[in-house]
Amino acid sequence: MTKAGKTVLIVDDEAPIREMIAVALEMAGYECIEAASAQEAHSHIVDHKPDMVLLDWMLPGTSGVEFARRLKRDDLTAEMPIIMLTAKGEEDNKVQGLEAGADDYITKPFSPRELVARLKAVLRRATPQGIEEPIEVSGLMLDPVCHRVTSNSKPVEIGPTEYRLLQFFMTHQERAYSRAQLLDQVWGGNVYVEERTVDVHIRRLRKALGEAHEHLIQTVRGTGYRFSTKAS
Amino acid sequence: MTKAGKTVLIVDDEAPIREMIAVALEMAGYECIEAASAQEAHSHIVDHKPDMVLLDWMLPGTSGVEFARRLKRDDLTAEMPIIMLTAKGEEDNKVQGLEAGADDYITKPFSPRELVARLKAVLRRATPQGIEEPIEVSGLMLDPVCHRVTSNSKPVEIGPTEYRLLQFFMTHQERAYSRAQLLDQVWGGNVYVEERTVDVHIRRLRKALGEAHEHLIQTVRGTGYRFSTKAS
DNA sequence: CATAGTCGTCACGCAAGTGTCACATTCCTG
DNA sequence: CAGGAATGTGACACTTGCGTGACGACTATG
Repeated sequence: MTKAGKTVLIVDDEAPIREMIAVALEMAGYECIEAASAQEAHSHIVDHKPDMVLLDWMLPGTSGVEFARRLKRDDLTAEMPIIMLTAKGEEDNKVQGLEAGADDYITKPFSPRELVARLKAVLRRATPQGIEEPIEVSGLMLDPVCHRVTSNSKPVEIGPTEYRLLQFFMTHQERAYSRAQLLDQVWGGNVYVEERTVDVHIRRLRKALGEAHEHLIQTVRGTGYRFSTKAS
Repeated sequence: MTKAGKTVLIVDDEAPIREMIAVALEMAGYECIEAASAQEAHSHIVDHKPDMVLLDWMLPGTSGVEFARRLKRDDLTAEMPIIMLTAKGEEDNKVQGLEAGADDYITKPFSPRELVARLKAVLRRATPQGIEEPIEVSGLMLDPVCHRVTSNSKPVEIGPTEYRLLQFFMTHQERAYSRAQLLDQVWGGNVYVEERTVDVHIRRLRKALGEAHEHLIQTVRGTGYRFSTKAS
């Protein structure tokens, strides 16, 4: 896999909770750094440049909200996504937290699955650079900004799922993916659908691309599919 | 089925529930072992080395959580994925269970479909496919990531079995293998096929490789075959 | 409430892949 | 140089995997 696991900074004053979260995230393939306070968190941010921050609402000294505000004010860290952790029953804090600049919030207790899912979602949303640029392959163009696909300058009508599928393929060319991997990457891990469903969407995508480009999506028999410009 | 099914250990004190789960999993192609208690589970783990554990929250004697903790503490079993089964409405258990090291949770009642799907997901994550580098031998290249074979940069069309055969040969060069060994390594152990079948696939592989590279697969008369760059 | 669009699932059929056989060919041995 | 054993080779029936159209559930939209 080309993407080295993203780094997540966990800020919480309770060590067991930090540990618990760290274990869950590491199992999902993330790197974890832990911090018990805002000060500690800040120095870690400078040192390790994490890709995002998991921030507990309650912190000794500087509170989580305040810390989030500070991060968002600083240009260096303004782009860094933040997920806030709040205890149950402090629902009202949601508004305050989001106002402070948090990208999402999770109320304890939460399942590891939920945590990882939302973390993934936030990270996906918060990686604008690179994905913004249109991708073009032999006359087939996908423009993420306009959310539009054109085949030889003619618009291609596809549903959201086919769009994500195509985007994934175009950003991961030449490599063969199993149906399970595609479900993970395109459908998003925590959703449960039949593997053969992938086939149907491949079919729809090929149909939409038309004769001009359907050959770019190749069947790897017994394995899965592949997006490639080279002939199979 | 050619693919060796993973083995799942089901730990639950209620026999009907175990049975139900086992049926669902076996239909999905998994091997099942059942245990009614932590003790029984432990001996099964030692004996059968299952690929993962389905663990009921409530167990007589040693509870499920406790058992999970024990498994995670032992180096031998720390890597083994655990899915916890919890009764409905005990959401708080999630946190406790995660602390114990469970990889996922399923709350009863659940559909077989969901069970299988999540099980698959957990197993997938727990089996990180190593970084596979392309192998190249005098113009013949096999790229496991792209699942593609090229002979002097020209694509080679081969079926799944020939692909596995070639991959095995290229990762085990210069050594002679008997037909029985090849059946074990490439076909996967417990399948019964005629030894002469290997000959046929060797033939198909040679044909696919073409004159440029068919000589790499050498016949060792009275023994089997060998993949070698040196002339025989 | 009606309509259109999308999604996941299923059932059917075709085509690729697989294992086995029969026969041809090669190789070794006496 | 015969004869048998081991391997090469083409053909065949059977199995498996994938393409494909259809359908019901769901959602958003007017």
